[in-house]
Amino acid sequence: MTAMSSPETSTETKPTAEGLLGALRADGLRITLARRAICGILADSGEDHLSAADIYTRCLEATGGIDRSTVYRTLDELARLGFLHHVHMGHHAGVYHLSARADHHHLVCEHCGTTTEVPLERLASSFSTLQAEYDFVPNGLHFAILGECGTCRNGPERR
Amino acid sequence: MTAMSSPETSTETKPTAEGLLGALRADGLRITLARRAICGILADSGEDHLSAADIYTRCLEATGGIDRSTVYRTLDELARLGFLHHVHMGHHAGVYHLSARADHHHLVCEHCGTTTEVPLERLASSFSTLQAEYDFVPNGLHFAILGECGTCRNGPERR
DNA sequence: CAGGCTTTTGCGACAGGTCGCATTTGCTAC
DNA sequence: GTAGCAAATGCGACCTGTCGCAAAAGCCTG
Repeated sequence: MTAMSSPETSTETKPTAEGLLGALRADGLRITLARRAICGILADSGEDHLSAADIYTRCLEATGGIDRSTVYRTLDELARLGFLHHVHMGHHAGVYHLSARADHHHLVCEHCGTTTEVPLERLASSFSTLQAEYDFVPNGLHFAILGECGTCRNGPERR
Repeated sequence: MTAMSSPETSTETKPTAEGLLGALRADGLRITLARRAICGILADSGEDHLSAADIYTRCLEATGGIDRSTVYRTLDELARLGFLHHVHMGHHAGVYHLSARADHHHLVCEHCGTTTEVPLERLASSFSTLQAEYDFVPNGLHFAILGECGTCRNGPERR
């Protein structure tokens, strides 16, 4: 165990497994095998968008016997602490990524599944409209925007 | 909650069960007990946002023995023909509503679950940005916008 | 109105995700 | 070092949604 060493200053700081674990402990949560494995996987994967199934699979490899619900619960905990974002891509998916890289929306093509990232600022104006007129603060990071990409719209592959 | 938006779109006609069935038949699909029941339920419910489970339950009451997958398949068919929209509200839901009333986005509060409807025009500017800059045409009707409503943000009920 | 072909259905199974509950574990205090 | 308590885990069950497949319908033709 190391001393706390996670400066929240840099926007692109990638948390270490120890940092994540430390945050859990600081929140009064216990450090268990499952949590150790999951934090390690998250820290190693860096900036990938990991599906819960991916994380679960890697946990199994790492520990040999972790339950799906434990994985989900830990991921939830990390999301609650602000380290992860749970994003829903398309009709049925669900992807987690580290908050250090949660600076974008996702555009998902319903035809080909291609995902494009869009900086938050690009949608800021509409979002402030929602806030001003509806007193509603959107959490743009929690959902993907579905639609149709240019390739599918123009190409002969159209359904 | 604020008043609903202007009723300028009320010129939309609400499909009848016969109309829906006719469209199915016109598309080369067969008229079965299940489809008859589902179209009836949809037509009767009018402008409600029905969950697939709701529709399934009513089907059971109406016919006594329809399988879930049949309901989903029929709903899919209707959506493909443009009569229904399948909207994902929040993390796990899935709601269908008639296209005649599909003139709005949904704002869903992640804390209290309240749903607010927003006319399409309100988000048009950001959406045209996406189209212009990313060659991506969003299908705003297929997803809800998650966030936090004013009541939850200000009230003592905050989680 | 019966035959035959094709579409639908129902069933069973699966995938992703959630939840309640009894048991186990981590942590802390002694 | 260990006892005790609360927090996590694993398990089983459930829910929403999807899919393949054999059996059962619907529809068209003669």
